[in-house]
Amino acid sequence: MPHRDESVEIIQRELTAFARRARASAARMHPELSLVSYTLLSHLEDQRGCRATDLAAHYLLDKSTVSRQIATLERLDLVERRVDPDDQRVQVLHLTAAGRETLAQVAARRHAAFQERLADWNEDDLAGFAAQLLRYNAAHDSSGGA
Amino acid sequence: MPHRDESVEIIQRELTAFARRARASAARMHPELSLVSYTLLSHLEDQRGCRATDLAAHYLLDKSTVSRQIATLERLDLVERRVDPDDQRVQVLHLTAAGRETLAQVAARRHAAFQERLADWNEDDLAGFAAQLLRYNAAHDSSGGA
DNA sequence: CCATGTGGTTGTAGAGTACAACTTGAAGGA
DNA sequence: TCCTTCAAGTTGTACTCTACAACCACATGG
Repeated sequence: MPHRDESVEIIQRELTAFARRARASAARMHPELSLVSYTLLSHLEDQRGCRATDLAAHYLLDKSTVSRQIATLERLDLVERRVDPDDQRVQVLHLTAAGRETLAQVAARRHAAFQERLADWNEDDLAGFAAQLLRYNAAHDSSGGA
Repeated sequence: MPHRDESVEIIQRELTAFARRARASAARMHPELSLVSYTLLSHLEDQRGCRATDLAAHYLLDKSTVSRQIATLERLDLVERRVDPDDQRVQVLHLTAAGRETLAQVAARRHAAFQERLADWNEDDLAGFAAQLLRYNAAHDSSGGA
C-alpha cells in the first residue's frame, strides 16, 4: 500500500493528465459544442435558467467571456434571453428547444464514450470512483483552487 | 448503492467539472508556467530529454503547437536543444538548471495545494482514489478519447 | 542521385480568455 | 427629488493556445 505522499502525487499527476486532454478530446468528439459551451448549456438545464453573472461566478470566468459565449449560443439558437420584469438589468437565460435537443445529443455521445471506457469496471468500483470524485470536487467548491 | 448508469453519469460530470477548472486554476496559481508548459517540462524531466515530435504524440498536440511552446520555454531559459549527432534533423530537448528549478518550485506548490485539498482523506482512501485514476487513464492511453 | 519520408518552423486563422472602459438600470441617502 | 454608488452586461483590445497548411532541411533507399 503506497504512502500518503505517493498517492497524492499520483492523484495530482493523473488528474492533470486528464485535464490536459479533456478539452482537445471534447473538441474532437463534438466539434459543434465546445467543452465550455457544453457545460454552460448543462448548467442552464440543471438550473432551469439563470443569469450570466451566476455562470461567471460558478465557472470562475470573466463576465465578458460569458457574455460572448452566450452571444454565440444565442446566435446558434440554443439559448434565449428573457429580461427579468423585476430588474430590467437582468437577463434570465434559458435553453431553447433546439438547445435542449443539441445538449441531449452531445450528452448521449459523451455518456456512451464514458460507458465504453468504463465498460470493464464492475458496479462497486464505479460507485466508489464516483463517490471519490464527488468528495474531491466538493472540497473544491467550498475552497476554490486546483 | 447507485446503478451503473448513475455512477457513470457522476464520473462524467465530476471529471468534466475538474477539467473545466484546471486550466484557469493552474493559471491563477502559477502565472509563470501554464498547465501545458508545466506538463511539457515534467515530461522532459521524467524522460530525461526527448524530441518535440514525442511530446506532440504523447499530448495529442500539433507539432507546430509544440514547436512554439518549446520556443517560448527556450526563450525563458528553461529548456535547451541539443542537435542529435546521429540525425541532424533531430533536436533532443533537455531541461536547463533553471528549468529544473522552476519546475521543482511549481511542482512543490501544486503538491502542497493537492495535499491541502486531500488533507482529511485517510491513507486507504487516497490509495484507492489514486488507483482508480490510474486505471481510468490507463484505458485512455491505449484507446484515446475523452 | 533523385524520390520519398520525417523532424521541425513559419504563416495564418480562429477560439477562449482577461482586463478595462463603458452603458444602463436599481437602490439608498441627503 | 436628485445624486451617488453599485450591479448586470457589452464592447474594445490584446494575448495565449491551438490547428492546418505550406515550407525547409536532412535522411534513407532504390
